[in-house]
Amino acid sequence: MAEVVVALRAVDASAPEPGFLQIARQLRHEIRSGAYPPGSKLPSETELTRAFGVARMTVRGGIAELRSEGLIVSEQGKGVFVRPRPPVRRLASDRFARRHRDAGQAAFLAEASQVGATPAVDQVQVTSGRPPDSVAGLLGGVTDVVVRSRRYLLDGQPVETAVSYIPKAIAAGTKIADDDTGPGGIYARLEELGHRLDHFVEEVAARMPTQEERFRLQLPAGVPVVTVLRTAYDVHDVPVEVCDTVKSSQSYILEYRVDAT
Amino acid sequence: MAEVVVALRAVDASAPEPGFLQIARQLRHEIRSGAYPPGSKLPSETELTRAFGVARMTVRGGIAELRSEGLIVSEQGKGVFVRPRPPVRRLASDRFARRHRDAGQAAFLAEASQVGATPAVDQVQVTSGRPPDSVAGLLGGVTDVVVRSRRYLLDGQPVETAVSYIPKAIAAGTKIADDDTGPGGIYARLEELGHRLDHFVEEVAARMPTQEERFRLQLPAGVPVVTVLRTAYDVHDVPVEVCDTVKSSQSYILEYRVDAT
DNA sequence: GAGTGGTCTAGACCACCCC
DNA sequence: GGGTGGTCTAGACCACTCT
Repeated sequence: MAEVVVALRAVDASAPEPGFLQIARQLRHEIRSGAYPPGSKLPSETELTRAFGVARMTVRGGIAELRSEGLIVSEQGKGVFVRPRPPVRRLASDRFARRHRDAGQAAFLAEASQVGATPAVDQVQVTSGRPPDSVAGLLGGVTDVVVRSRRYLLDGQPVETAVSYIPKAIAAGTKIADDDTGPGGIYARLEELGHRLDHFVEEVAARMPTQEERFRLQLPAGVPVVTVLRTAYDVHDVPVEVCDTVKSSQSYILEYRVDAT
Repeated sequence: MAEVVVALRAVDASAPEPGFLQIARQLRHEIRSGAYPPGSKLPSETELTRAFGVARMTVRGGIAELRSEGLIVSEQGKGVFVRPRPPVRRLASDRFARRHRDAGQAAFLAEASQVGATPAVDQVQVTSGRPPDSVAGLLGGVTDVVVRSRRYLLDGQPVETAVSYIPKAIAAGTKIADDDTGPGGIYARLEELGHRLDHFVEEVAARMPTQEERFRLQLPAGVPVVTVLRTAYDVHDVPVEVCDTVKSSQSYILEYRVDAT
């Protein structure tokens, strides 16, 4: 492997900008300019300490800054690396089209097969109880629901968690309350039960993950999550399901079509 | 002001969990449980040093952790505060409906007036040149564009930046290339020019902001941005504009309607 | 002036990885 | 074993805010 040689200027202690930010700025610039491409290793803290002429804790301050920006990841015993960009899934606005359900594919599986990745679902939990108030509101005040929780993986990497809430009046005693919902997923079952789907409303937002989400999605520091709260309506405009998903922002671009009329 | 009294356990140096994470976990729990409501002040670093029985730098490690999670904000000379939740704008999926343009309101103004906030636009820059490759691709290979850059504010707080790219063949010599596009904004002008709009495609993603974005949107640490790349198509399916927006994730929930058919 | 957070030092010991 | 990052200490000085 060729050595990466980069000119780093010593920190100017008399400058108004703090030293650790000067360090972050210089390293950020080198990363952006391509001197350190994704996946490559930065100089060790010891080397940076020498190059910048500061104490190790100051170097670590600069590194912490870039880590919180999501630019780099640290690996104990190995080094600090420019964060490689994982493959991105593009969620098309037709991903809930009926033709996918009719083909026996739940939305997640349909998308995965399009990009040639191996999809998987684990941590499936089915319970029943009372939904959060916000969900109950979307369901028109229903407080008795079946709760389906699961995690989605692509090529073994967790990318998304999802919790579905379906009114018990609809789901009780059906495959929706089973661990395996069968081909086409929840939405195919709902249609079989006579709840012909008309449209979905998705509420999209972003935030930093909780500790638990960071663990479940195996997120490095500095990576936000995208949350999508989806409500499914049948042709009578009755909400039949709310699905609360948390996605790694590294793995997703959401695509929507909006009419101009 | 009543004193907030909270029981904090000293750090256990023999535990496998590092001290600064024990500190972060305890404080996070107190914040979540409501002991420290949004806007309230945490104990000073000196007090925390005493309560946890560790050096100040260890306390600061715990505080840095919560700051990177977006839970708290530090203010020099004043203290560390639980981050207050700013008002959220809900962007409805009909925000580009023609009736808003016909009423002489650009999308941003229409939304603001709905929530009773005072909208403003500043940092308007109009230039021309070559768009980024990704934008050129969306515009069908057009490389000669008018570039409109601006920043949106609500009640004086910046919430969003936007850069529009319009093919020069369409925009040159029109009000679209003026600083003030007039009532109804770019889209109203495009329709007057005969480019009747049919639909938009939006690509939504999230990431941590760059330094410059943090400054322009006045974002505290630990707050991601939501990016929306919108392409406007006319009734002949010709792309007539691409708009690249960067929004504070604190300020937005995006709402989309997706058909099930 | 007293109290707050912001920055920085010069060490130390540890856990982990690779040779 | 040698190099890496992870954690921690006990001080120091500074900039800022409030009274």
